[in-house]
Amino acid sequence: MPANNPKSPARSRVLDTATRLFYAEGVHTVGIDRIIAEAGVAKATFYHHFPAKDTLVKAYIEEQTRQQQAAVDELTADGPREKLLAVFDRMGQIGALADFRGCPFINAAAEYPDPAHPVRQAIEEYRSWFRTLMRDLLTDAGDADPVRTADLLMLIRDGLAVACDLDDPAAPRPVVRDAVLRVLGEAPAGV
Amino acid sequence: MPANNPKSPARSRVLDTATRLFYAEGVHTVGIDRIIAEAGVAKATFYHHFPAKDTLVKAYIEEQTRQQQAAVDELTADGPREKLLAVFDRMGQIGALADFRGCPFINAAAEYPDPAHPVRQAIEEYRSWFRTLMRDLLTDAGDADPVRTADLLMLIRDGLAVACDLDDPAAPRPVVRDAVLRVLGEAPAGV
DNA sequence: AGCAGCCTAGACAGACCTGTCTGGTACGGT
DNA sequence: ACCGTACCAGACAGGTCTGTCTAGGCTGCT
Repeated sequence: MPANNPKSPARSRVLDTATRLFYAEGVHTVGIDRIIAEAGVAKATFYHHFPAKDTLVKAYIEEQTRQQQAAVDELTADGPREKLLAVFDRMGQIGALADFRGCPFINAAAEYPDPAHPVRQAIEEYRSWFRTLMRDLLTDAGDADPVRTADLLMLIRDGLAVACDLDDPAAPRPVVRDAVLRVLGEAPAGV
Repeated sequence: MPANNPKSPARSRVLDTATRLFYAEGVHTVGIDRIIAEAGVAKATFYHHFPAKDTLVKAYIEEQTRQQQAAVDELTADGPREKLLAVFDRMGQIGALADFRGCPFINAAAEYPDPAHPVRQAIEEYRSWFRTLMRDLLTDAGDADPVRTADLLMLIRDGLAVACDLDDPAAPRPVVRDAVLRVLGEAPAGV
């Protein structure tokens, strides 16, 4: 009956290493042996904290969710409209970084076809959080149909992540800003 | 020096089976043994037509590209504007089917992080074709800035594919239709 | 001192992976 | 009749994967 302390140093090193490798190279291509080698952790220790690889993958998704939630919390903005713009602007910045490899949730979902899998459910939880965030901000901003508009912002979010990964990472930023402004009911110049 | 006839029955069976399995379950999780078993082909025959698995994966991507190009060609429309709407409407239909598993190109890219990999280049070719298709149709439709608007339609395309896979598959359809109409300069009622 | 909990190091089993190789069948052109 | 090509069946090698197991070290609490 181990306490299984989630703040254990070895566990943290494993999760940090897994987060880095899974995001950069994919889930199925990165093996346990490599993770424990780069984390400097014994195999028995790994299996003490994570009973199976899928458990670690789920923890990776949840870790990414926490990080994104923290990143949104740290954004300062003068009201819901500015907060929405700030979120998408930040996404565009991150998407243009050299080590950007797309959305970790979309990428992981591509490797887990079964929607009932725990990993997929963790991904669903992230998406649900983000969608709710959009809805709440839109409601606060006085949007006429927050549910529908949030769906539209989800489209833009996912499209932005994919485009920064697969196409020119710098191209979508201005387009996205105009699109979000327009969605918020403020027609930008031109286009 | 084999002729390597691309219309060989055995080769076709392998490619069809691979297309089905890769799309439904992912590339790395489906092994050669399973493909040749379900295709009813000997291992030597497989390696005669495809020197390595990556060759088959590339052929799978190219096959998907051909199929999508054929599907677009088969759409009848009274002009470029209607053709654009028809393309997105068709995507919404396909996305709502039970066996929809997201965009095969986005999913495959998630399993091939290296942008220089031949598979990624085949994906890039598809995206380049689709983007050019959008630009040409927009130009014909008299769009003021076809390059920029095509970027916007790419966002919607990718967002639609992801949303139909990860969220409620029926939800994005009306939103997408309104969005495309608005992008084409025709404000739909409401929203 | 003694014990529990967390840790390291690494062998090991069993499955699965890609890719090669042997051996044999069938067809089609010359 | 002969030969090249395409095909089937399946053994095999060598590697990698997940997950288990043995054996022992270190720390902190009691």
